[in-house]
Amino acid sequence: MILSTKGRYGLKAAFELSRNYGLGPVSLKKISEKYGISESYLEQLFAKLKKDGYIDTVRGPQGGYLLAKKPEEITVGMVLRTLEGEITTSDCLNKEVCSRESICATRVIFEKIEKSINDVIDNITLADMYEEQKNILTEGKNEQETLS
Amino acid sequence: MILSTKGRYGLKAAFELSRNYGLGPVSLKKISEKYGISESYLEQLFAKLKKDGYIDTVRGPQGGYLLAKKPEEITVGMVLRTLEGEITTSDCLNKEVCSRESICATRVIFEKIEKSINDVIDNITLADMYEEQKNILTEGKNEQETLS
DNA sequence: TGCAATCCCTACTATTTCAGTAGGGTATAA
DNA sequence: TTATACCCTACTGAAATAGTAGGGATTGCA
Repeated sequence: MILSTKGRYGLKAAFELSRNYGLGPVSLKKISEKYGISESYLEQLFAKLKKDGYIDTVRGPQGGYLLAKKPEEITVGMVLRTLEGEITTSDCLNKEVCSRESICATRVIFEKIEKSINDVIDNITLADMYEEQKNILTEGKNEQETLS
Repeated sequence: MILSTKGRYGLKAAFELSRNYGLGPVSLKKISEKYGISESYLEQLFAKLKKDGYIDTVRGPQGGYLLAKKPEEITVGMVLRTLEGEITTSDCLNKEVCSRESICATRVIFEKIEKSINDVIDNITLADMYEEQKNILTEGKNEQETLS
């Protein structure tokens, strides 16, 4: 498992906010109930996303969390990096041996893996996710559920 | 860091064996000294690779480990899966909610990430790594080191 | 024949991360 | 003024990580 619940829960929750973009704040309680995620745990994830400027908050009754940017300005990569840290495959085992990096075959592999992940997560925004979800729904005609 | 030392050390060591393919066994001691990896720890990694049929062993003096298959028949993915387990991004949070998988936007993202990683690691063999290393060496003309 | 090199196997351990829980505090709409 | 919501810090059990320790079994070679 290369992603922990931090990234998995966090992305789900961020997507939930993006689906409510422009409609006012969404409370933690709603999101945590909807997905069965611990409220307090999710709170800690949102605190990080707020610190990095991706979400804003409104306190008091009818308050909650909302995106601080447009869904098309927030990538999956931004969310995952905030919550999981930089996506890397390898620190060098040994700095001295690794000064020979130009001939390090394993390093090349690790860089390819990193690049392939980053290519995916940096090129999908929350808005893209929403579009894709709509497409899936349109195609799956006997899927009775509405966007939920 | 999406790979632990298991996969990182193990791939390095497997590559070392592939570089000695056809030249007899290589001892743990040599490999662990060369890369500064704990002998006993590496031993445990090799035990897994042996169990999965990727390497063979020769006991006694001048013994050691050697590839059980041709370098072109062992992919990076085989080695990494043996040592790290299946590369996945997400078990479903909640099986009930996840029965709605067809409209789960985050799931689509996670599948894309998984696929991009697997595309890389399943399409590079140990033989490919060796070829690539030779190319790098040929290009870097003022690189004085030999393949080491 | 014996010894040293080598792999084989199991158990133990310190540290860190994960996935939360607990329990208070502060702002604010109604 | 009160209930609703976010804010913040500290704590915790369980698991994984990255090894260490210490024997045992083979076997090539002198």
